[in-house]
Amino acid sequence: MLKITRKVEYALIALRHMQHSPKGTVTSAKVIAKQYGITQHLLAKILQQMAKDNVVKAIQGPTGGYKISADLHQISLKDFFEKLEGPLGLMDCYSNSDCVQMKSCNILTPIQRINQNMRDMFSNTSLQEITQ
Amino acid sequence: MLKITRKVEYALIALRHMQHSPKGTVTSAKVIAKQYGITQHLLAKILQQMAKDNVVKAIQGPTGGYKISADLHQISLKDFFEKLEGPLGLMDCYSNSDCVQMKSCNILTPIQRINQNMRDMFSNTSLQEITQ
DNA sequence: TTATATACGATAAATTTTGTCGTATATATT
DNA sequence: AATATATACGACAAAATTTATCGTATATAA
Repeated sequence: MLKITRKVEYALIALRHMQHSPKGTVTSAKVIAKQYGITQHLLAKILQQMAKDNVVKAIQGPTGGYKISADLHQISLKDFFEKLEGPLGLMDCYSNSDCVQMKSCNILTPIQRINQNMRDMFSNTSLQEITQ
Repeated sequence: MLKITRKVEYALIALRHMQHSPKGTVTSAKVIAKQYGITQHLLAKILQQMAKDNVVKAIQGPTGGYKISADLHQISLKDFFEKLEGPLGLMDCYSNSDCVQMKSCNILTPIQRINQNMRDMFSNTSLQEITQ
């Protein structure tokens, strides 16, 4: 339980691959997909999302591909996860308050304390620490 | 993302409810389910599982129900989560090594470091801290 | 004996995740 | 200019997981 999704997993794999590629070069989704056994089309979409999020830059056309455009030291794992998958929290009610059991729920407060610990942990870890 | 399941959520709600009930009393699944808007049958199953795990004790028959039988100080959130939902980890490969991408995976080591941090956090939190 | 509780397996519904398809657009190369 | 190869992006389908339901059996207090 408490697993990251493949989407996040693929994103991290791609970033790490690019970070270990010669500086200034560009890597296509196809190359990364093939090397790690990932569906090309799916990986492409994830890279496109990261491009929108300004984590990578996309270069179109043949010889095109992606390269890292952000300083990965400056992006926390928490922010990165949330860009890709939305709010990070043990329960929805941390970010979304439309739970009908909201007022009867007896674990809201204690869970939010643990929640904050978890968020802090991912806030204090940079993307760089994964991809370096 | 990184949410606990409703199963775990219901389990925690039930435990907290029982912990705040008069000492020595027994609470039925029905009462808890009604109070918190949880499906009765589903909650019963979860309580049954906790009974197998020796977290609660079940008393059958009318006037029956459940009561906490373990010392919640002695059970870590990690252990509790794993009893209910299986291995706790950001990626499966922490506990299950049948991933075909195992040898090509480039984020295995860094992820496992973060993973260990997360497991440590839940290991260092007792169930009591949620239910008190 | 009856009513009410747990016990537990099978199965269905709902939701989320993961993967596929098709088409459009950009651009290096020939 | 034509072509090949890359990204862009929405719609859709398949798969997996989570959540809920149903049915029946058993225990036991009243």
